[in-house]
Amino acid sequence: MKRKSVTSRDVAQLAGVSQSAVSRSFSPNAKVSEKTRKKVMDASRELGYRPNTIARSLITRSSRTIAVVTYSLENPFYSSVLEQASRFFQAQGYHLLMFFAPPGGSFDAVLDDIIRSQVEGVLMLAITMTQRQAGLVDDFGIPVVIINRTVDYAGISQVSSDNVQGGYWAGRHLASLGHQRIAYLGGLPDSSTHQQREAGFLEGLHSMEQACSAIEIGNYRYEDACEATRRLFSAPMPPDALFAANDLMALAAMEVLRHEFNLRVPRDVSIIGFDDVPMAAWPSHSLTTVRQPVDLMIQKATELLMKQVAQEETQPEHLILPVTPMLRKSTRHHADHN
Amino acid sequence: MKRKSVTSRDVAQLAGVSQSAVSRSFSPNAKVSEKTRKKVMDASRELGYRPNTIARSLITRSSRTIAVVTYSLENPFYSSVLEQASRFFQAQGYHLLMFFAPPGGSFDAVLDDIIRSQVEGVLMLAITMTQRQAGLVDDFGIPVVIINRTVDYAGISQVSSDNVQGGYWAGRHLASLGHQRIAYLGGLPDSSTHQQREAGFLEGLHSMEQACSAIEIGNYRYEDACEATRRLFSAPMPPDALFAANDLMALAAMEVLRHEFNLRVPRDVSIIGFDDVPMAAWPSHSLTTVRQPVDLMIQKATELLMKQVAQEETQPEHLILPVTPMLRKSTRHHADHN
DNA sequence: CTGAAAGCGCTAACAT
DNA sequence: ATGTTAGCGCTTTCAG
Repeated sequence: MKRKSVTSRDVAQLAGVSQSAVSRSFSPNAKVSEKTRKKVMDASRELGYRPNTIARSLITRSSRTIAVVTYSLENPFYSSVLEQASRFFQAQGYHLLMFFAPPGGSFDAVLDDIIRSQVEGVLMLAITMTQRQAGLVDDFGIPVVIINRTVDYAGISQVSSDNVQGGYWAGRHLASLGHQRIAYLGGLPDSSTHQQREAGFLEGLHSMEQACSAIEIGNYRYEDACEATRRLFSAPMPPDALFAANDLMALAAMEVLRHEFNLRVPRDVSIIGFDDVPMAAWPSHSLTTVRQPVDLMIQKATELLMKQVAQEETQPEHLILPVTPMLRKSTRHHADHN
Repeated sequence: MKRKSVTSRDVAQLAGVSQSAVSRSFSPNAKVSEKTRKKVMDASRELGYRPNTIARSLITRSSRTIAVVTYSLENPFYSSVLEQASRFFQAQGYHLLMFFAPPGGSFDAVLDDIIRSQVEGVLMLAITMTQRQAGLVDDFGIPVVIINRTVDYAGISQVSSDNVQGGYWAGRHLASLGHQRIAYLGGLPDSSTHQQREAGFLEGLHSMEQACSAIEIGNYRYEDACEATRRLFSAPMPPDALFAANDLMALAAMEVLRHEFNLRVPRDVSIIGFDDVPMAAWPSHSLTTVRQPVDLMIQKATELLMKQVAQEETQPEHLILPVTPMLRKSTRHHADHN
C-alpha cells in the first residue's frame, strides 16, 4: 500500500549503468545502444519503474499539459469539445487539466490558478472575458484559444461560428413565413454569442420590415428558458414565432408550449434554435436550427493551440466559421402561410 | 510573447530577503513576520511572480492532481460527475487531469500514462476493468475509486447503485402491468451495470412467472439503440414492453416506436429506462425510469477518494446506493390492463 | 524569525 | 555511446 518510489537511480544500479543511461533509454530520440537499453528496460520492469513526469517537466520546462476552462458542461456541445480536444492532445502526449469557473464568476482567481499550474496552453470554452482579463493571460505569454466566444482583444486566438449570420437567417426566415409577432429567447446577456445572434436576428427582421415583438432571457439553461417562455406566452398578445439562442432553450420552449399552453408547433408557433445538438434531430423535436460546425470548430481550435504551443512565434487568429440552416419541422412550411 | 520566468530568487533579490523567505511567504502555515511577507508580496506583484507548482510538487511529492478516466462523455451522467467532482476537488486545491480510454480499448497504455503522471488518485467513470488491471493500479499504491461499475476485486473502492434491485423492479412492474412479451434492450455487454440490470430484470420477471421475450444490445448509445429497437420490433411477434439499460436508449426506442413503427407509448408498448437523466422528465418523453442517486454517488466517490488521498491507511469501500423507481407516463397505468 | 545549504528526480551539456 | 556534472525552482532541515 505504500507509495512506490523507484527512481532512475535505482534502475541504474540494478542494470549496472549510469543514471543518465536510464534517462536516455526512456527518451525516444536518444543515442543509446540496444544492449544498454535492453538492460535498462529489464531492470525497469523488475522494479516497476516509471519515469517521473514532474521531474521531467521541471527541467524541460514543459508540462505537456493544457488547461481547459469552462463554466459548465450542461450543454453537450462543451462535453463534446472536451472529449474531442482531449483525445487530440492525448495523441500528442499532452493532457487536459480541468478548471471550472465559479458560477458567480470571480474568474480572476481561476486565472491565477491556471498560471501557477504551468500549463502550456489554455482552451477556453464559452468563457466571457473582459479585455483586461484577456490581456492578463496574454501578458503571461501563454497561448490561449477561446472557443465559441469572442472578445475585443487581438492578442488571443478565437474560434467561433458566424452568429450574426445565423441570427440574420433566423430573423429573415421567420418573417418570410408570414409570422407577425416574432420573439427572441436570449442566452447569457453578457455573452458575445447572445449579443451577436440577437444583433443578426434583429437585422434580419429589419430587412423584412419587421421588428422583434418581445425579448426574454433564458441564460442558455433549460429551466430558465421554461420560465422565460411562460412569461412570453402569458402576455396579452403572445408571439407566433420564436428564435432561441440555443437548442436547449428552443427545446425547453417547445416543451412548455406543447404541454403547458396546448399550442401546436409549428401550426401555432414556429421555433428556431441554434447549435444543432444531436437531440434536435430526434423526430419528436425535429427542431429547425442553425448548425454550428462543431467538429470543425474543435479541430481548428485544437490545431491552432497546438501550433502556438509548439512554435514560439505564431500569430493569434480570429476564425469565424460558417453556419448552416437546418430546416426541420418546428417551423411552418412556406406553403402554410396565408 | 516570451515566456516569463520569474523565480523566487528574482523576488528575493528585489525584496532584499533570502529565497527561502519568499518560499515561506507563499506557504499558508509558515512562520514569517508580517514585515517580510509584505516585502515579498510587493516584490512578487511587481514582477508578476507565481510559485511554480511543478517544482513544488517535485519536492513535496504531491501533485495535487487527480486523474479522471472515462470512455466517453456522451452520456450526460458522466459530464455531470466530471463537473461536480472537479468543483469539489478544486475547492481543496486539487485539479483533474483527463484521460480518455481509446474506443477499442487498450486500456493498459492509459494506465501506464496515469502512473507516470504522478496523480494522487484516480477516478474511474464507468470503466470496465479486469481483475488484473485493478490489481495493477492497486499495486502502485495509488487510491482508486470506480464509479458506476463494479469489479470483482476488493482492493479498490467502488461506488455504484443497486442495479440488480432496479432491474428487478422494472421486471416485476412490467409483468404486473399485464404485459406478455417483455424485452430487454441491453447496454455494453461487458459492463457490470448491464449484467446486473439484466440479472435483476430476469429475476423480477421470473418472480412473476414470466420470461424475457427478446434481448438486443444497444451499447448504451443512441444510434445503436435505434437499430436494436428496429430489430426487436420487426420480429413476427414484437414486444409489448421494453426495459432499456439506460435512459438514452429508452428514449431512442421511444423515438423509433412512435415515429417509425407508429406505435403509441404506453398504449401499445410500455418503456422503462435507467438513470433518470433530466431529459427523462421532459413532458414529451415522460419516461418511467429507475433513478440513480447521481449526486449522492458523486459525493460519496469524491469524499472516499479524498479521504484515501489524504490519509495513508484507509480501507477501500464498496458502496451500493439505493435506486428509486420514477413512475411516469411511458408505462401503462395498472387500471389500463385488461 | 531568517538565511544557508541540501536535495526532490530528472535532462542536458560536457567530457571521455 | 556512455558517464560525470550541473542544475530546473522549489521546500525543508539546520544553524544562527
